[in-house]
Amino acid sequence: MKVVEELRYLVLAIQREGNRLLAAELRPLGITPSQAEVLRVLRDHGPLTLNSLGGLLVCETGNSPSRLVDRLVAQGLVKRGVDAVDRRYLALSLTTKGRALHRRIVTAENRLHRTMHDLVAGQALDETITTLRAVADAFPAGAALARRRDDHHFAQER
Amino acid sequence: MKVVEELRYLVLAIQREGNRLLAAELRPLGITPSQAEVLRVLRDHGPLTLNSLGGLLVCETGNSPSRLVDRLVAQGLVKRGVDAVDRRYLALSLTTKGRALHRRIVTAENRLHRTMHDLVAGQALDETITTLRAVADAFPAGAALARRRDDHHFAQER
DNA sequence: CGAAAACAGATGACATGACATACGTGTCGT
DNA sequence: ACGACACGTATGTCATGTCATCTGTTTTCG
Repeated sequence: MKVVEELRYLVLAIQREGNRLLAAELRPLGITPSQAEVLRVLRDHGPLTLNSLGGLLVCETGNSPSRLVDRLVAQGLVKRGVDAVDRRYLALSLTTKGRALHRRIVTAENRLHRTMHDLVAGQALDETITTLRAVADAFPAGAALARRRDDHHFAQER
Repeated sequence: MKVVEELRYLVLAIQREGNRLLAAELRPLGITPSQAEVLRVLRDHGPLTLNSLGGLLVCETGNSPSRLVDRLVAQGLVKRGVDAVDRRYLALSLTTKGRALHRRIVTAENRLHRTMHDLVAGQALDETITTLRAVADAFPAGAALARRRDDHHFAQER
């Protein structure tokens, strides 16, 4: 098997299983991993339009995450305002309930991160990150990640 | 950002974008990346039951890939036979049309692999693979990959 | 001004994935 | 033999993801 092909399948396998683990952690909170990412981004990056939210999400690369946001609004976790000046733009922000849930999300994610930490113990983690960054940075989703990495609020976060 | 958290998002971003690229390569062939994986596995591992097919797939970890196979049968790419002895078991295999399409799939995947190869040029690829294997091997989907890696037919493949 | 173009968001359609449950078939214990 | 159980597969449901297309709003420009 060619090396890059194994890389492709390894990434697929890890993403799939990681998502399953995270989904299990988040299930008691009533949200999915994608929804958790939206709450994360909205908390860290103030009010956002739908497009700029999409530009900061790793999930949902292509389109505007209309329906993803729909469910969060339906659950009362996100407030969907309309820009007064230009009515095309939304102003998305967390509700009080959304901010409260965010704290529980961080706890759930930390449990996953501890598991991952154990699995990569003793591995060349820095080299791995560097390699994956080189690949990811070539794509929009990787650029979204880079934006979040560089951002003041995000860097501040523990 | 914690290192394992960045690892998680990098894996997500690369999986997402890689899948989009592969989907674009496969679109002219009328199949999806998941369907291509089924054809791959069926070609390399003779006739399979639905369960053992599922055990070799990295996509579709949880359940039996009934519906995934359904569409391939509907397209005339896969033959769904029933075991004569125990009628619970399926005997899934490629049709002639399926084998012909497989060759075009390999070509399409190779285009993606060349792109990936360029992106990881100069990176510590071996260490990256080792790290990711350590993570993947802890899960069923990673075990599926290990099974395919060890398998005679798969190892034979160029 | 007023029509065309540009832009943000919403929606329709399709294929996954994941979980739970239902169905059909074979096996086992008594 | 036959009823309970186990097992393989199929199906219902929900939430993504992706692409294409539609709608409403604002800007641009003749």
